[in-house]
Amino acid sequence: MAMFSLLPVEFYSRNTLVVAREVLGKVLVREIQGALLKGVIVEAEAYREADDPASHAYRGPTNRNRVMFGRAGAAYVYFTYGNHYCLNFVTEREGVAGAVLIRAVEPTEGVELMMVNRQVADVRNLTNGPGKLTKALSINREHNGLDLTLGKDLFVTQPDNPPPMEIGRSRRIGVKDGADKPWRFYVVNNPFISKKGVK
DNA sequence: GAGAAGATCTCCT
DNA sequence: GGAGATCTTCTCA
Repeated sequence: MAMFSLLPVEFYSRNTLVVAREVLGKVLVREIQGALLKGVIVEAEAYREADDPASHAYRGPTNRNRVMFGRAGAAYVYFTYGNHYCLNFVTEREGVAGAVLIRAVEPTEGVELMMVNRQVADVRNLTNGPGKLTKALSINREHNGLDLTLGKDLFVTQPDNPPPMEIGRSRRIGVKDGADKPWRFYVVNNPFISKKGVK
Protein backbone atom coordinates (compact mmCIF):
# COMPACT_ATOMS: atom_id res chain seq x y z
CA MET A 1 0.00 0.00 0.00
CA ALA A 2 1.44 3.27 -1.12
CA MET A 3 1.50 5.94 1.54
CA PHE A 4 1.54 8.62 -1.10
CA SER A 5 2.20 9.00 -4.80
CA LEU A 6 5.35 10.97 -5.51
CA LEU A 7 5.29 13.19 -8.57
CA PRO A 8 7.74 11.79 -11.18
CA VAL A 9 10.20 13.74 -13.29
CA GLU A 10 7.75 13.53 -16.21
CA PHE A 11 5.40 15.84 -14.33
CA TYR A 12 8.03 18.58 -14.23
CA SER A 13 9.69 18.14 -17.63
CA ARG A 14 6.89 19.86 -19.53
CA ASN A 15 5.91 23.35 -20.59
CA THR A 16 6.36 25.66 -17.60
CA LEU A 17 2.87 27.15 -17.91
CA VAL A 18 1.31 23.70 -17.81
CA VAL A 19 3.28 22.72 -14.74
CA ALA A 20 2.42 25.99 -12.97
CA ARG A 21 -1.27 25.30 -13.46
CA GLU A 22 -1.23 21.60 -12.67
CA VAL A 23 0.91 21.92 -9.55
CA LEU A 24 -2.08 23.49 -7.80
CA GLY A 25 -3.68 20.97 -5.45
CA LYS A 26 -0.47 18.95 -5.12
CA VAL A 27 1.04 18.49 -1.66
CA LEU A 28 4.41 20.02 -0.77
CA VAL A 29 6.12 17.88 1.86
CA ARG A 30 9.06 18.87 4.04
CA GLU A 31 10.66 16.16 6.16
CA ILE A 32 12.69 17.35 9.14
CA GLN A 33 14.23 14.71 11.37
CA GLY A 34 11.25 12.41 10.94
CA ALA A 35 8.63 15.13 11.30
CA LEU A 36 6.48 15.90 8.28
CA LEU A 37 5.33 19.39 7.38
CA LYS A 38 2.74 19.44 4.60
CA GLY A 39 0.81 22.02 2.64
CA VAL A 40 -1.42 22.00 -0.43
CA ILE A 41 -0.05 24.26 -3.16
CA VAL A 42 -2.64 26.96 -3.86
CA GLU A 43 -0.67 29.60 -5.80
CA ALA A 44 2.17 29.40 -8.33
CA GLU A 45 3.81 31.45 -11.09
CA ALA A 46 5.66 30.48 -14.27
CA TYR A 47 9.07 31.93 -15.17
CA ARG A 48 10.76 31.10 -18.46
CA GLU A 49 13.80 32.34 -20.33
CA ALA A 50 14.35 34.43 -23.48
CA ASP A 51 10.67 35.35 -23.82
CA ASP A 52 10.32 36.42 -20.19
CA PRO A 53 12.04 39.61 -19.01
CA ALA A 54 10.90 38.98 -15.43
CA SER A 55 12.81 35.70 -15.25
CA HIS A 56 16.24 35.29 -13.69
CA ALA A 57 17.12 33.31 -16.83
CA TYR A 58 16.21 36.11 -19.24
CA ARG A 59 19.83 37.11 -19.89
CA GLY A 60 21.18 33.58 -20.01
CA PRO A 61 22.87 31.34 -17.46
CA THR A 62 24.63 32.83 -14.44
CA ASN A 63 26.04 31.34 -11.29
CA ARG A 64 22.76 31.94 -9.48
CA ASN A 65 20.25 30.69 -12.03
CA ARG A 66 22.10 27.67 -13.43
CA VAL A 67 19.70 25.26 -11.70
CA MET A 68 16.92 26.65 -13.91
CA PHE A 69 18.74 25.32 -16.97
CA GLY A 70 19.27 21.88 -15.49
CA ARG A 71 17.17 18.79 -15.01
CA ALA A 72 13.45 19.15 -14.34
CA GLY A 73 12.19 18.17 -10.92
CA ALA A 74 14.96 19.99 -9.07
CA ALA A 75 14.36 22.70 -6.48
CA TYR A 76 15.58 26.20 -7.36
CA VAL A 77 15.94 28.18 -4.14
CA TYR A 78 17.27 31.73 -4.17
CA PHE A 79 17.74 34.46 -1.58
CA THR A 80 16.23 37.89 -2.16
CA TYR A 81 15.63 41.28 -0.54
CA GLY A 82 18.22 40.48 2.10
CA ASN A 83 15.68 38.45 4.05
CA HIS A 84 13.81 35.83 2.12
CA TYR A 85 14.21 32.54 0.29
CA CYS A 86 11.93 31.63 -2.59
CA LEU A 87 11.17 28.07 -3.69
CA ASN A 88 10.77 27.08 -7.33
CA PHE A 89 10.37 23.79 -9.19
CA VAL A 90 12.56 23.44 -12.28
CA THR A 91 10.66 22.59 -15.47
CA GLU A 92 11.21 21.92 -19.19
CA ARG A 93 13.80 19.61 -20.73
CA GLU A 94 17.42 19.89 -19.67
CA GLY A 95 19.13 22.87 -21.28
CA VAL A 96 15.94 24.93 -21.40
CA ALA A 97 15.38 27.29 -18.48
CA GLY A 98 12.04 27.20 -16.71
CA ALA A 99 10.78 27.31 -13.15
CA VAL A 100 7.56 27.52 -11.20
CA LEU A 101 7.61 29.80 -8.17
CA ILE A 102 5.60 28.38 -5.28
CA ARG A 103 3.85 31.45 -3.85
CA ALA A 104 1.50 29.97 -1.27
CA VAL A 105 0.40 26.71 0.34
CA GLU A 106 -2.46 25.73 2.63
CA PRO A 107 -0.95 24.12 5.76
CA THR A 108 -2.33 20.64 6.47
CA GLU A 109 0.19 18.91 8.71
CA GLY A 110 2.87 20.05 11.13
CA VAL A 111 1.12 23.37 11.68
CA GLU A 112 2.50 23.77 15.20
CA LEU A 113 6.09 23.50 14.01
CA MET A 114 5.38 25.99 11.23
CA MET A 115 4.12 28.43 13.85
CA VAL A 116 7.34 28.02 15.79
CA ASN A 117 9.41 28.62 12.64
CA ARG A 118 7.42 31.71 11.71
CA GLN A 119 6.68 33.10 15.18
CA VAL A 120 3.08 33.80 14.28
CA ALA A 121 -0.13 32.26 15.65
CA ASP A 122 -2.52 32.93 12.77
CA VAL A 123 -2.66 29.91 10.44
CA ARG A 124 -3.78 32.10 7.56
CA ASN A 125 -0.59 34.14 7.90
CA LEU A 126 1.81 31.16 8.01
CA THR A 127 2.45 30.31 4.37
CA ASN A 128 0.55 32.87 2.25
CA GLY A 129 3.59 34.24 0.43
CA PRO A 130 6.79 32.87 -1.14
CA GLY A 131 9.10 34.14 1.61
CA LYS A 132 6.70 33.07 4.34
CA LEU A 133 6.30 29.47 3.25
CA THR A 134 10.04 28.85 2.95
CA LYS A 135 10.52 30.10 6.50
CA ALA A 136 7.58 28.02 7.80
CA LEU A 137 8.97 24.90 6.13
CA SER A 138 12.59 25.69 6.97
CA ILE A 139 13.71 25.79 3.33
CA ASN A 140 16.96 27.58 2.54
CA ARG A 141 19.90 27.66 0.13
CA GLU A 142 20.93 24.16 1.18
CA HIS A 143 17.96 22.92 -0.84
CA ASN A 144 19.00 24.64 -4.05
CA GLY A 145 19.43 21.93 -6.70
CA LEU A 146 17.80 19.24 -4.55
CA ASP A 147 16.01 16.50 -6.52
CA LEU A 148 12.31 16.63 -5.64
CA THR A 149 11.64 13.20 -7.15
CA LEU A 150 13.62 11.28 -4.55
CA GLY A 151 11.00 11.59 -1.81
CA LYS A 152 13.50 12.76 0.75
CA ASP A 153 13.79 16.04 2.72
CA LEU A 154 11.62 17.94 0.27
CA PHE A 155 9.19 16.51 -2.29
CA VAL A 156 5.73 16.75 -3.82
CA THR A 157 2.90 14.24 -3.83
CA GLN A 158 -0.46 13.74 -5.50
CA PRO A 159 -3.28 13.51 -2.93
CA ASP A 160 -5.52 10.42 -3.08
CA ASN A 161 -8.83 12.22 -3.29
CA PRO A 162 -8.23 15.79 -4.43
CA PRO A 163 -11.25 18.03 -3.85
CA PRO A 164 -12.60 19.96 -6.85
CA MET A 165 -11.22 23.46 -7.22
CA GLU A 166 -11.62 26.44 -9.46
CA ILE A 167 -8.39 27.77 -10.93
CA GLY A 168 -7.87 31.49 -11.50
CA ARG A 169 -5.23 33.21 -13.59
CA SER A 170 -3.65 36.67 -13.33
CA ARG A 171 -0.54 38.71 -13.94
CA ARG A 172 2.41 37.91 -11.71
CA ILE A 173 3.07 39.61 -8.38
CA GLY A 174 6.04 41.85 -7.66
CA VAL A 175 7.52 42.01 -11.17
CA LYS A 176 8.01 45.09 -13.34
CA ASP A 177 9.25 43.73 -16.65
CA GLY A 178 6.91 41.16 -18.10
CA ALA A 179 4.11 42.32 -15.81
CA ASP A 180 1.61 41.93 -18.63
CA LYS A 181 1.99 38.16 -18.85
CA PRO A 182 -0.88 36.25 -17.14
CA TRP A 183 1.39 33.56 -15.75
CA ARG A 184 0.14 33.36 -12.17
CA PHE A 185 -2.26 30.57 -11.24
CA TYR A 186 -4.20 30.23 -7.99
CA VAL A 187 -7.09 28.41 -6.34
CA VAL A 188 -10.12 30.69 -6.42
CA ASN A 189 -11.58 31.56 -3.00
CA ASN A 190 -8.80 29.85 -1.12
CA PRO A 191 -8.00 31.88 2.05
CA PHE A 192 -4.30 31.01 1.90
CA ILE A 193 -3.31 32.73 -1.37
CA SER A 194 -1.00 35.74 -1.08
CA LYS A 195 -3.12 38.38 -2.80
CA LYS A 196 -6.74 38.65 -3.81
CA GLY A 197 -8.27 40.75 -6.52
CA VAL A 198 -5.23 40.78 -8.82
CA LYS A 199 -6.12 40.91 -12.46
C1' DG B 1 35.36 47.18 -7.41
C1' DA B 2 31.26 50.10 -7.11
C1' DG B 3 26.44 50.82 -7.66
C1' DA B 4 21.80 49.44 -8.17
C1' DA B 5 17.86 46.49 -8.07
C1' DG B 6 15.46 42.79 -6.40
C1' DA B 7 9.89 36.76 -8.18
C1' DT B 8 9.27 40.21 -0.08
C1' DC B 9 7.72 41.04 4.57
C1' DT B 10 6.67 43.72 8.51
C1' DC B 11 5.64 47.58 10.92
C1' DC B 12 3.85 52.11 11.09
C1' DT B 13 0.43 55.70 10.04
C1' DG C 1 -1.33 52.29 1.87
C1' DG C 2 3.61 53.27 2.15
C1' DA C 3 8.39 52.98 3.40
C1' DG C 4 12.40 50.71 5.54
C1' DA C 5 15.06 46.55 6.37
C1' DT C 6 18.83 43.89 4.64
C1' DC C 7 22.30 41.49 1.64
C1' DT C 8 23.02 38.82 -2.50
C1' DT C 9 23.78 38.95 -7.25
C1' DC C 10 24.36 41.04 -11.49
C1' DT C 11 26.11 44.59 -14.60
C1' DC C 12 29.32 47.67 -16.07
C1' DA C 13 33.60 50.25 -15.78
